Amino acid sequence: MAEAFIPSLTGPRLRDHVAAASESPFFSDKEVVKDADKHLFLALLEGVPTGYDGDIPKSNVFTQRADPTLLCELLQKEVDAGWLETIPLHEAQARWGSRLAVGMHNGALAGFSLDIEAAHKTVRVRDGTLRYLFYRVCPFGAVFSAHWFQRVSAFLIRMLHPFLYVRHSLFVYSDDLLGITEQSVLEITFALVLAFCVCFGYPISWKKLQMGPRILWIGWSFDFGAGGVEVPSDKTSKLLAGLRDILRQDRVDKRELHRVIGLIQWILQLFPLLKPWMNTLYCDLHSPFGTNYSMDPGDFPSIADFLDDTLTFTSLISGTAIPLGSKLLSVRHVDIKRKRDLAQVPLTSKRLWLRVAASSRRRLSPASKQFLLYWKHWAEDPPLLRPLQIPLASPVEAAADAMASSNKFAIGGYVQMPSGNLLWFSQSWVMADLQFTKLDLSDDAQAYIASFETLAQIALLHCAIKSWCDNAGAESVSNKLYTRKYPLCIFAQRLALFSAYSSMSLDVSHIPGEYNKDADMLSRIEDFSELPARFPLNTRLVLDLEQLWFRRSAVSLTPPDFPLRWKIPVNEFF
DNA sequence: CTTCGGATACAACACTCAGG
DNA sequence: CCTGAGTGTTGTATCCGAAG
Repeated sequence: MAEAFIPSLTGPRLRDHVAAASESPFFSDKEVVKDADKHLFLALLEGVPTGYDGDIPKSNVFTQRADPTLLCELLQKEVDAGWLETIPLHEAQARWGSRLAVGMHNGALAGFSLDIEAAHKTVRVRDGTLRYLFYRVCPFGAVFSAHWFQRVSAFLIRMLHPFLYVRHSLFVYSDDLLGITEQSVLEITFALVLAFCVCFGYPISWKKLQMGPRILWIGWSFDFGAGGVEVPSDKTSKLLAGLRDILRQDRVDKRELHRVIGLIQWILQLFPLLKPWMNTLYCDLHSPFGTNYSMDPGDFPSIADFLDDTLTFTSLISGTAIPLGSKLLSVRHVDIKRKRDLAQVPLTSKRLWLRVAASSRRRLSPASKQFLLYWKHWAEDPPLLRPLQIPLASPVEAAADAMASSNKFAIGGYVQMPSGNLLWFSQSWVMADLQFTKLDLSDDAQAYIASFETLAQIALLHCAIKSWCDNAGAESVSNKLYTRKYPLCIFAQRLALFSAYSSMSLDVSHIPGEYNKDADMLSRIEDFSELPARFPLNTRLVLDLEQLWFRRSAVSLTPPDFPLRWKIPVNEFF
């Protein structure tokens, strides 16, 4: 049957059948599904084994793949014989233009999605294999349930691919199926999928069907028309509500803060480069603010009885207002880390003061507040579309470096495009120029050299935007941006923000000194007349510190004195 | 330094219980 | 009587802090 779905295979057979004007049916009774997972249907008919006795048969899906080394060898043979050649995509596009089939699609894309009703429970469990549970079907949660349902949906996908034949993509997450096709064949494709599901007895949750350019799938809003994915509005408003609660007062409930952090963490899956911003929130979450409580010195020796090993008050002490569940931080300015530290507290006849951490309330730092305020703006703005296209590694050659001495710092670097275009920058400032950031830095520039290197990378992105926009590299850089070291974390945040909004990322790697010579030279040079010919003055990008910092796109007016009737919008936070 | 546990968020669904 | 909130199960992700 699966074979019969593939027009290329059945084509000749069907033609012969028609030509012979045969009276016998085209499909014979013996024609069954030919699929790698040959145990699947037998297991489904009998009831699936749960795996408690290691009795789950292999699906054979992953074992029949071609040997990758052999494949490479075969390919190499063809290349060596001159039958094949490797051409970069941009070169191929230049050579063949619109006749190139790779990466082309003719019309707008759209998607469809369906949901399988009580998905796991569609799989029957073999009798007698469950000793303690008496489910007759796979319940949600059991490991084998997920296994069997994945296997069933994988079968569906495998069968649908040859069946649909016309260009499409299919994705399945648990029981949610997502398909993408060109808009012109959307309805017919979806209808075929639904018919197929009915034939194979996949119960469909009819009320949850979706079709069109926008699909809500596994918590994200996909827009295939625009080629992007965004956070759905219900999550945005949920975030907004949470933020309003938190930003209303100085002190916030730990649970509430944690909830918002979790939600932001979820959203950040789309913008992983913004993750460095989370550090101040986590700092606040884990630093409970202390309150001082006084205590009669006579009660102090028995205080250990009221505490558990984590120094949390488990019972109320009469004569004090220490709330249950709060944690002891210090007594008489002696830090208490464990119970035996209590012996270090000097005993006098005076009333003593205990610093106690409120267990459930937190104070938001100014940095956290600013970050949350940013999210408020983010949630109020129209949703930010994240491109679905796989980022291309670009052949851009770029390097940046920084220099610092006494109260001066400088950055330099260049971006060399594949087209040969070159942009470079070389700019120096003094520490006082950074005053607008309100970072409260000392005048010793050398102390912040790592920060200036990050600034140089920001400039690099700025440079690249000026000349050419593209996605580059992986998200690996996001991990390197995790730092709590001040003020490096602030610079890293700036870089992250820049990167997230431009959909452009740097695969930052440390370049050995000799390759970095140019960048190093550009960061140190003072007299531009000594520049090598490689860096002509007319390709220099003049940078403005505030513009770099605030990610402001420089708006230029032509003619320069043109009277604007409105103010150029400026994001006051970032 | 690594591993684990305990938190949060999200995905799914069914059940219980309180309140209008 | 219906609705919404909360509970439980699995998986993914994140973080911190404790233990080895």
